[in-house]
Amino acid sequence: MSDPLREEIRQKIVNGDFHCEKELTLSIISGKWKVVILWHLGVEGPHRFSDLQKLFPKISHKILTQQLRELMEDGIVHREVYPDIPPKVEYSMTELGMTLLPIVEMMYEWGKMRIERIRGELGAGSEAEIPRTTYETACKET
Amino acid sequence: MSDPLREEIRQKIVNGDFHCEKELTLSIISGKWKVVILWHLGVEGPHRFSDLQKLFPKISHKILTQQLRELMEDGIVHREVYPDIPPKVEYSMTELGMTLLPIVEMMYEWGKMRIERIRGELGAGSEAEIPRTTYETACKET
DNA sequence: CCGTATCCTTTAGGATACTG
DNA sequence: CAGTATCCTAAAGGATACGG
Repeated sequence: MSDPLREEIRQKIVNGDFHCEKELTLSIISGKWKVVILWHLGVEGPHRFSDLQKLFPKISHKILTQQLRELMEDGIVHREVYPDIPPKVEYSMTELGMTLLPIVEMMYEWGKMRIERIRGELGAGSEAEIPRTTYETACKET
Repeated sequence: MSDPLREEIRQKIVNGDFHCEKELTLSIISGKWKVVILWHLGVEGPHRFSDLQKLFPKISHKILTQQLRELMEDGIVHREVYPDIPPKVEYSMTELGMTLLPIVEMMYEWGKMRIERIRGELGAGSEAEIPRTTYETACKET
């Protein structure tokens, strides 16, 4: 059971010596794929394990399982197993998880604004056309 | 010049193949001390290097410098050098940095709510008194 | 007082192969 | 289809010492 960061913060909380609550939030959403997983589960609804794999072609099997398990331990994501053959497992946001969604969405809005500004500066003189795609259609995370 | 994560994302942006803007935001604020630094600079105003050191007794000299430099590279923090003897350097939020503050504050509010709930559950049966302190007075980050 | 350079430790992330 | 176990790589975080 790794992820000592999350464990350290959990200890601080039970000991009552934790005063900096932002770190708790950060410890839950940091992880290379977590915010992106949360976005898909929160905005689009439940996903099967294999659906998530298709969304993130470059994530390894093990890492996806791991990030999901950590989100479950933090009470953010729910795992539902259906007694099917072949197996079917669905992941969804918990109520607590949904309370986190506004933060994820603000992060998206901020990032979008920032990228537009950066691209604006880059193309300022040359007026070079920078290929754009919309998030909704293109977000097969590289 | 380390921090390959930030570098990788910067490359994606200039190449136009970056569709998942949340990751940009995350790449800027992830770093063990960054949100906490941003909170202090944003809410309390400019701080000298040594002030920040006092706020975080457990951060090493080098790491503080490093996190500040990365925040500067991302345009979030401004560094002002005064020609004093001994040297005086002050760090403050840029305008862009201030646009990030609402996210930091939401992270704080969410973390606070979550900790209260966790503590409520812990003390539910025994009604044990868990020592509490207010953030404002106690945030000498361990 | 502030910053850099060097070296070291831990941990997050990933490739691959195997199981129900 | 979904998950575990083993092993490996890279990168973030840190201790320490030195320099302006």
